[in-house]
Amino acid sequence: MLGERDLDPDQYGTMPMVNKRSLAVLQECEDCPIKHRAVCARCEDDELQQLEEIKYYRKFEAGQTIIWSGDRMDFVGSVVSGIATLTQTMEDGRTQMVGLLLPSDFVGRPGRGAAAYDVVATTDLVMCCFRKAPFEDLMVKTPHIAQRLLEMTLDELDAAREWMLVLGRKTAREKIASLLSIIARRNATLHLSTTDGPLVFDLPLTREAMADYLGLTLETVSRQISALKRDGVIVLEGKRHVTIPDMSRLMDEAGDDADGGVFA
Amino acid sequence: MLGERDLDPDQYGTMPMVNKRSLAVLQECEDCPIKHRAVCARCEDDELQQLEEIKYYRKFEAGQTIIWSGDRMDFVGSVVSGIATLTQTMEDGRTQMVGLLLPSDFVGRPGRGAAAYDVVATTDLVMCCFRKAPFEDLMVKTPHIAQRLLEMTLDELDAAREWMLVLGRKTAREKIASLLSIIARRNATLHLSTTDGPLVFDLPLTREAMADYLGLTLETVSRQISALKRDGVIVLEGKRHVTIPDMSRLMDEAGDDADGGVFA
DNA sequence: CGGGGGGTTGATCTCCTTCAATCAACGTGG
DNA sequence: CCACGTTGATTGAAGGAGATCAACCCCCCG
Repeated sequence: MLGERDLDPDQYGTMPMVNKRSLAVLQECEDCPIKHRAVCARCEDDELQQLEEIKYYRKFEAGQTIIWSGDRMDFVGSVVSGIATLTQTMEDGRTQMVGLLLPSDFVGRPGRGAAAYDVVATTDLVMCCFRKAPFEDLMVKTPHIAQRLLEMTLDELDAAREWMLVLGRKTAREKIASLLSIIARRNATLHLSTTDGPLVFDLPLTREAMADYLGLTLETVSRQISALKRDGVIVLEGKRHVTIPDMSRLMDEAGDDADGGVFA
Repeated sequence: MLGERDLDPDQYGTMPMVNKRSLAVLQECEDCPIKHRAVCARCEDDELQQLEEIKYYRKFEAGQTIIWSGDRMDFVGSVVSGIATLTQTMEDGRTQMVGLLLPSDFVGRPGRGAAAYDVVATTDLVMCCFRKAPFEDLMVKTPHIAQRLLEMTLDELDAAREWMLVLGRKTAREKIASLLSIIARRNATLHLSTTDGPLVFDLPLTREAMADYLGLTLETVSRQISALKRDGVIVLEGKRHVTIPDMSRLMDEAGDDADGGVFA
């Protein structure tokens, strides 16, 4: 699937401080790398303790499907490290990505029995899962969880609407530039770096996944990436390693205001 | 703007039981036509009373902009009757609709100071507004409000993601069919009718608004509507009055499973 | 009567898709 | 160790769906 050797293994989320064999060490919420951003971010110590009781970790390998659309879901959870995609597929095989799940993002919908989308790990991934029924109970009793989840859902809704503009109105070149700038910015926040020097990152998606995200074909994605490279908007080393010499230039190409956030 | 005489005035939401001059009569939550679906749907009597204290009604005329993107928002609220659109605009004027607000839908985002989108009334519209600061206070104290808002936001997120598939992967004909089937279904639920007889409704949007929703030009919208009419998928009387003789046929054209909901 | 908003239809153009060949990197089994 | 298949990616040529530009219609209204 995803050639790991191309990628910085710790680029997309602080790596759990354990090797692959000792998930057990990950049991303590205190040490959790996403504790300040996940659903549990607002919880008090006693609330965290209740969560600890219904939680467990699961690992997935790059390429593995975490959930199939239509499956019964008996858990919800947070991405701890790694990246996953949310996709919808039509009967004839056309697919559209509808979400990109990064560390701290929430998976599953309380109150719904079956999954509405396919969830696929695009890198090796660790999830912190909560059994669904007890989690729902806890949500009623613990406003902090529901509050945080509301906040996160509103953010996702904004992201989805932003994406609707990309899908509906932008050209192929603008779409690619938009995707690159989103990934670049998210990566910058994740690593607490500034956005005015040159940004460097590895693409977490194949050309095909990018196409599914952008409503394009993979050929068009490839062509537009080549074009942006030719025009010096991006620098490519290999297929995945990207340098953005001038972020505001990229934002220009994306058709966004170059002054930073769209929801400024 | 919207020629009112073309439209059944009570089609999009139970009309408040008052004429245009006596909004005052709308003061009681008990009589509210959307009380079972709006943010306040879960509230107990005493909670409703607290809401009553910070609420007020506002009327907007067809075509009027309710909120400009970027404006400070000092209220949130629910659409009581009428229809509004949520749109995003790029610097060069390209616009994309990102939401269609029907009666009981929520407007505004608690926790955010400025509006992220333009909100425009496409028909005459009544909103039940809450002053933002007190509403946010109430949300913390009253889990019932936050719970309901979470539920509604999750639904909107699903709708947005469904729309991403439409925008990213469907053909113009499928897009039109998708829009028609959504409007038809929402109308059916609103009027508690069944979905197996022929469905009849008036389009609440101009061709241009439909184009903005679907990521098309208005010419393409017009052509595809003509095509669906020619092919007998829909029957048109005038420009706005639509009859769907066979809903499953329309669903077929939309590329959706004809067995009803996508999130079945 | 003229004018404007909403809508339809036609002709042309273009951006993206489709189909296809090719390549590089990698893994595998003989 | 090399031939082979596979996967991800690039590039080219041809075609088509939808955009663009433009003319025109209908209806209402001042």
